[in-house]
Amino acid sequence: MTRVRTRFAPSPTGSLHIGGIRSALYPNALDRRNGGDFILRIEDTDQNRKVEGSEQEIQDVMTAYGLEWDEMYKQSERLDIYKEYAEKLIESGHAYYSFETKEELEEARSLAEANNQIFKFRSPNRDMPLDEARKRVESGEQYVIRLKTPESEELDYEDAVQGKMRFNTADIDDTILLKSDGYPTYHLAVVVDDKLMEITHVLRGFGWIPSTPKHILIHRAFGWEMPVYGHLTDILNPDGKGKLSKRSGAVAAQSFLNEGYLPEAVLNFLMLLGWSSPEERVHGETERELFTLEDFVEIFDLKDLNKSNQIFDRQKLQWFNKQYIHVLSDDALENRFLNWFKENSDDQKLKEMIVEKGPDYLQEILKLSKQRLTLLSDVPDQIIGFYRRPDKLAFSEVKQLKKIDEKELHLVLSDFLIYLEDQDEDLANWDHDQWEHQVREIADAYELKHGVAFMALRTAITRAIASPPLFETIEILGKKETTERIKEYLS
RNA sequence: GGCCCUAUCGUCUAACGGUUAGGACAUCAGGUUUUCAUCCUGAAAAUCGGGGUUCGAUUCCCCGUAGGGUCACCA
Repeated sequence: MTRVRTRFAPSPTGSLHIGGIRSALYPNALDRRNGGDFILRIEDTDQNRKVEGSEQEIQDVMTAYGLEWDEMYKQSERLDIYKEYAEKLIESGHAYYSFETKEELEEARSLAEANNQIFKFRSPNRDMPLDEARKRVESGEQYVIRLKTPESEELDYEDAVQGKMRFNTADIDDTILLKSDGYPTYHLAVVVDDKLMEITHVLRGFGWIPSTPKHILIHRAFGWEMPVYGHLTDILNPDGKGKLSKRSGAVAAQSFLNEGYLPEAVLNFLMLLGWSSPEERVHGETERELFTLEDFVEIFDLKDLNKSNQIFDRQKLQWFNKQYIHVLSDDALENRFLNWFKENSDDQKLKEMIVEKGPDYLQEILKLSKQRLTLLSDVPDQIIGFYRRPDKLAFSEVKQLKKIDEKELHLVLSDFLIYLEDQDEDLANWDHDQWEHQVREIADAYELKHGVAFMALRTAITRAIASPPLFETIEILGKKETTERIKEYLS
């Protein structure tokens, strides 16, 4: 059996789109499942659209998401190859030199449009004797090489995702294979490369379906066997209008990382967009939705891919992220946050304070905050109160305390202070049950609801409406800081 | 407009032609909890429309409709 070889072939025309990660994920999983190879091919045959640094970013982002490749190629370094293969097609009569200018083409196109006709280009040079064409080429005339497309012929193939596909060559131009700048078009380059790189499965975007008949024709012209083609669905904007685009928020694969998403969460979300696990097929059972890349590689199969487009739902993505943050170990969470923070925050002060207080202190706080996190970027807000004393929060701003006489709240605070001052400096003998009991007693003494007493303490100590559990917070803050915070309310 | 593809809760999806059409996210309502969050329980929510085929269509076929893709010397 031939070795499975798949590829991901992005163009370095800007940041890698989040959809690109999904387009890379499927072939990557397919090859890993079958012990094959995954090829990264940079399709940079368009000199005009090339964006500096994009090629590197693609590699960095893929690495960050854990999608690794076995081989890498750049089409711009293979120009001679494409030219050679284009010439072969000239030799064999499957292609021809064509001399019309872009302007002439443009004119013909708009004329056809004006007459409400379909524009399907067949060059007048199509049947020019080869000698004559060669002479013009040698004389330095600008030319392109075009494929001789059959006048009208049914073409079909079995798409690994979409199923049976049928086309008619009458709808297809005489496709340009080699541009006048000597660069190949996508169509030539992709077929030649897939052949030379021995790609067995071509998984690519939905948008390529209409040009697949061209690729069939080119394969046939060379006398080559076709690889398996599978066209992946598109990811749509939340309103279902159009492919996912900037208008619904950042869509660069990198920006999700910057926003504090975990790569494995994004991957998990992405893999389920258009793919469902066979485990789901058991009617009535709770479906599994959490898959690591490794799990996915184990069970991925082309036949489980969906045929209709998906809408990008950030809420579900967030849910995945939350799941993955929750199961991170304390060490892992700390590392993830620190790495994220280093790259994505300019809060110099907090950075310094974190260093000053040391890793153990941070980890204690993170342990308390973990279940309140959705994104890594939620961390600073969660932890800041442990590093810097927040401004006082008025009791009147707290819903539960609004109707309570402030004097009574002060009594609660001062009573609590008495207990607190009884404690050792390091709060080593802290006993939550005991303290909880005491707070309740204080509340009873003033005929307050227990919740009110807790809330008064929370407000004075954390100065936040929502916070981690009170006693754990006090433990981390320490006796001194806690005492001072309470006293600020009593003065 | 030509060509191609698609169509199950708001969203992602499951269902050998026979199920009370299942699950997840989101929503809503309860419960646990010192706040928030977590967690638990429950509710509401779908087969685009019309024709066939069949004893029986979410499922197969046709026609509409809607959505998407594509029609470059861009990929």
